[in-house]
Amino acid sequence: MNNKNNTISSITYDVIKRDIIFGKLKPSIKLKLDNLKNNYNASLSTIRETLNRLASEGFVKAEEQRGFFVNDFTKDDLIEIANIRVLLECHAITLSIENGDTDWEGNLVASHHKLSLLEKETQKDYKKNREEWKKYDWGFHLALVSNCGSQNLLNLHSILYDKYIRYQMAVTKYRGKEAEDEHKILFEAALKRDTKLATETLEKHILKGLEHTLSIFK
Amino acid sequence: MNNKNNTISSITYDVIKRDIIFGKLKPSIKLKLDNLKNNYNASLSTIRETLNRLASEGFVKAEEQRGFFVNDFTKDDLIEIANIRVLLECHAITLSIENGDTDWEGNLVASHHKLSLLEKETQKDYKKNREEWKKYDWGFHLALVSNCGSQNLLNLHSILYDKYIRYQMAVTKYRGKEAEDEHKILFEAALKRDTKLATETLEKHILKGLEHTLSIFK
DNA sequence: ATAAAGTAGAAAATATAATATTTTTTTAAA
DNA sequence: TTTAAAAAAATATTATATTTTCTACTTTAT
Repeated sequence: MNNKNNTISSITYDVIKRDIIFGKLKPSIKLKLDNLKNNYNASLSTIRETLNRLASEGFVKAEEQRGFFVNDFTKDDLIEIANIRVLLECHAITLSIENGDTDWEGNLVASHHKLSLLEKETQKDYKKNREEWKKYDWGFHLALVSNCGSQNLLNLHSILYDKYIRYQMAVTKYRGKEAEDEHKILFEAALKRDTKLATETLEKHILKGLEHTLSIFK
Repeated sequence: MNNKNNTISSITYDVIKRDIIFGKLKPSIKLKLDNLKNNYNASLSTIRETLNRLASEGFVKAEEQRGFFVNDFTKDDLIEIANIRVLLECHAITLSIENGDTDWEGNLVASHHKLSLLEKETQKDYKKNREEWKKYDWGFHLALVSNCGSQNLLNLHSILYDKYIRYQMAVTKYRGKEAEDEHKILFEAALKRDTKLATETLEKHILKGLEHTLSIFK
């Protein structure tokens, strides 16, 4: 998730962020400092540091003198996030394909292979394999954009991906075959350096996922 | 800059961020906790909270167990930032024009008027009026995108604008007439709901500014 | 009787200071 | 140049004070 896990602060950050993304800390709930302090075995200052970071990334909402809350789920927020993800990821994949070298290709092949293997497992028991699936899905999408040459873009993209996926993790049903096919087309388009097909498929992939996830609000 | 200035924490955040943007805290320098504590009259914990926020926005670089540093100036970083700003702001202005109502128009007229008045002053003494100029330039660019309907997009855009402008604030020469003309064309295009002209002008505006700012690296 | 306004006490956030530990950096010696 | 000791600085916690917000209760007015 982050760089290295040397300090208590960075461990706490990783764990709380993960718990928000996977819904262990539910949307809208209040993050009482005293509770977190006990549950995550860190001091008040450390907890506050962590929450401030998460707040500026938009996973947590900080209300001055009222405390911290896990960011709400709202339909509009999800739609906004999906659209920004499309914008950033399509831009990044375009640059990535332009710059693509053999290392990039190799990494892409590997990450798609691992993802497609796991997708078979995931079909069987989504709830159990959600966390693993997210790791490999991210691995693939990161491989796609990793050659874009812009660290700033990669940083933004990674936050938007996590925000998007937090919503998806709240849906109990796996999207399945359809998403797997999109991954395959996307993969092959990127290898063939077909930017147009890649971006079109990627946009479709994200927006289909959005549609699927919108079921939370029905 | 931020919401309200109620807590020491948020005041400290605003002041340190401003000092980074306007170069009072210079690129690459180490932000020693003890110094900051004394210079900004806040406790260690408060300073650390602030720096963690600024680090996750990318104004400060946090190196685990080595401390915090003002983010470097590099040519590549500036180019990346400018390009992401183009991507986000052009997207946002397109949405904004689509949704544009009379309130938006009114606000746009007002902010462009105020900016163009100040631009005359700025010509005379850029160094003196830099801070004011930045305020009104931001006011105008914000007015342009404010109707895009996406809070997530506005949040991202505001950070990218500040990162872009930090570099520009380091250039002693004012870009002048050329930038003013671009503002005027942009303003009129937005009023006429001419999305194509608006986005083209905006892109040109940002990239010309980039070129001007790149002089730092020569 | 009911709704609004006020109030006291509890709970929680904010903020600092003192201090201990660990890591990094600097300085000096081999 | 390497190594060892000392200093500096970051990390982390705890205790504590202050302020603000929240909650439950009481008073007041319609």
